[in-house]
Amino acid sequence: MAQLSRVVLNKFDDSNGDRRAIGNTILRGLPRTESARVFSSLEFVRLRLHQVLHETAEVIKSGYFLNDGMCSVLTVQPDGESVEVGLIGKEGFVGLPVIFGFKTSALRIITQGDGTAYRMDVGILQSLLPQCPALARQLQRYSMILGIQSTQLAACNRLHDVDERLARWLLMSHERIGSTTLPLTQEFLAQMLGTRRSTVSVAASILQKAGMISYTRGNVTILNKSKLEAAACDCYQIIVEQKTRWQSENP
Amino acid sequence: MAQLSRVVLNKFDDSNGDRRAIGNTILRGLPRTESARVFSSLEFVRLRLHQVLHETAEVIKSGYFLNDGMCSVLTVQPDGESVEVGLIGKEGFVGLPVIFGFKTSALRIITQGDGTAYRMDVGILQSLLPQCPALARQLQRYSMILGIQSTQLAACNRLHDVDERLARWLLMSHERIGSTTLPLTQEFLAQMLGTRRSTVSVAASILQKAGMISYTRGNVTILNKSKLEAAACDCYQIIVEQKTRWQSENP
DNA sequence: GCCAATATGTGCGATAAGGAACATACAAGC
DNA sequence: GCTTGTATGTTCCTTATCGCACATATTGGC
Repeated sequence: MAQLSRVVLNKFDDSNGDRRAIGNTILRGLPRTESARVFSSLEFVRLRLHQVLHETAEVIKSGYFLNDGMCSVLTVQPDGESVEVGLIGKEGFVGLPVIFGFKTSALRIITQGDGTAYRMDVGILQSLLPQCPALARQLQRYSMILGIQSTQLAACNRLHDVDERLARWLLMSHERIGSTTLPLTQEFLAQMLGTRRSTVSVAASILQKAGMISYTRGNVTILNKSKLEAAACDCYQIIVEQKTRWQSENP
Repeated sequence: MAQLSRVVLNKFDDSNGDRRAIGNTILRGLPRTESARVFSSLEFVRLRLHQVLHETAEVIKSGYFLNDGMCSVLTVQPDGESVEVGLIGKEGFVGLPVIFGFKTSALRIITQGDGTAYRMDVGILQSLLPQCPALARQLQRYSMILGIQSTQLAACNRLHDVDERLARWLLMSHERIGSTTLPLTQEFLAQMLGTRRSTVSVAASILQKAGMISYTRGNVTILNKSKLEAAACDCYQIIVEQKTRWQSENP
């Protein structure tokens, strides 16, 4: 661990004091009084596509401040069926239960595409939080924002048709990945949307024939974003607006 | 407010030191060092059926520690459609966004049946929290537990049939209300389950013909709880288990 | 080039639920 | 009693999705 810390220190405390490498919003917002202490406990890691960061009912070993790329938050049923209930990007943190003293994850957190993150050991995080009120505060606030997002997704998953939800999902994903090409199989999308693969195929065909996307083996490309936005349910816009509204409600 | 506080003081600090009147789990769990300070800022209130405690996008004026009775947490869509994403009983608190410095509620909180609660002004709550770490901690932990519950309900609302969800809903409601007779119209249940009234009617008929419940004008009575449990989806059991599991994960 | 594994397109019958309409039943007020 | 409003039961048609099957297309390894 001492070795890791030294590597990290080199990364952050280089002669230029350059911190542009840090993409995570929470880390970037830390006051100087806390940042040194926090950064020295972070480890830079690369994330691969579909890596499981936390698994349902398993003990959480590390928290992740995402730099780029994104993760999906999934509820997994006993029969293996799953539904996505949240998206975490560079504005967020993976490992929220730990902040409140819980040890296990109730949800599965899985990476979408490659990315990078700063990882922190749970023990260190817990010892750090009492000394870093700004960090604690930001993480707590993010927890609430993610909770709100999940309730909106819950309503969407209940009330809207698959093709609308698919369009919304692609847009939300695009927004965080940056790229217009997304590495996605239909089987995978079915798990996100809580539906069957064949249903995804039908929905994707609709969007494809309308010229909004193209679908090749394992890759979706967004061809016409504005048409896709028109095809998505209002939830996409609502979630975007909620995000900004809540972040502005800063005491 | 001084008047209110005095009333409350009479209620709590009577000659016997009797606190059996307090049903709320969070309040009951407070250490002596905090309880006096907290209790002097509380106001005992009676809640009526279908009272809206917090409304979507509106400023939160008061928090509520529920004593008995229960509340539903609803996501409301622009078109007025709604879905229940959480249940709050005497183990909980209404007004969680305030804990994290947010001013408005993203969700609608509505009472189910009559009940009682201890109400606290938001300004007082916010000034109290820094001085009452145990209270703050409990509220934060409850926020996470409610978030987990909402993700489970999200999955349930997506994956399971209406009659299963109706059975689950009745059981969860029964568990918190205590009574086997629940004051519910089908129109209301439709809003909870995110479906149509006629669909609720059909689902209720199924449960009725199976002898699990009886339905009269605005009142459901649970006749056979174990049969109803068999008819409900696993989510009922999962949510019950999660509740105990998470509460036991206390550092 | 060939083969196996995987991803996607498509079709079809079954079913849950939507959406609307109407009849009935009950409660409250006059 | 009557009337009005509201709650519920029920029917019928439509539609989205399920659940399954199978054909086709693409990729990677040999």
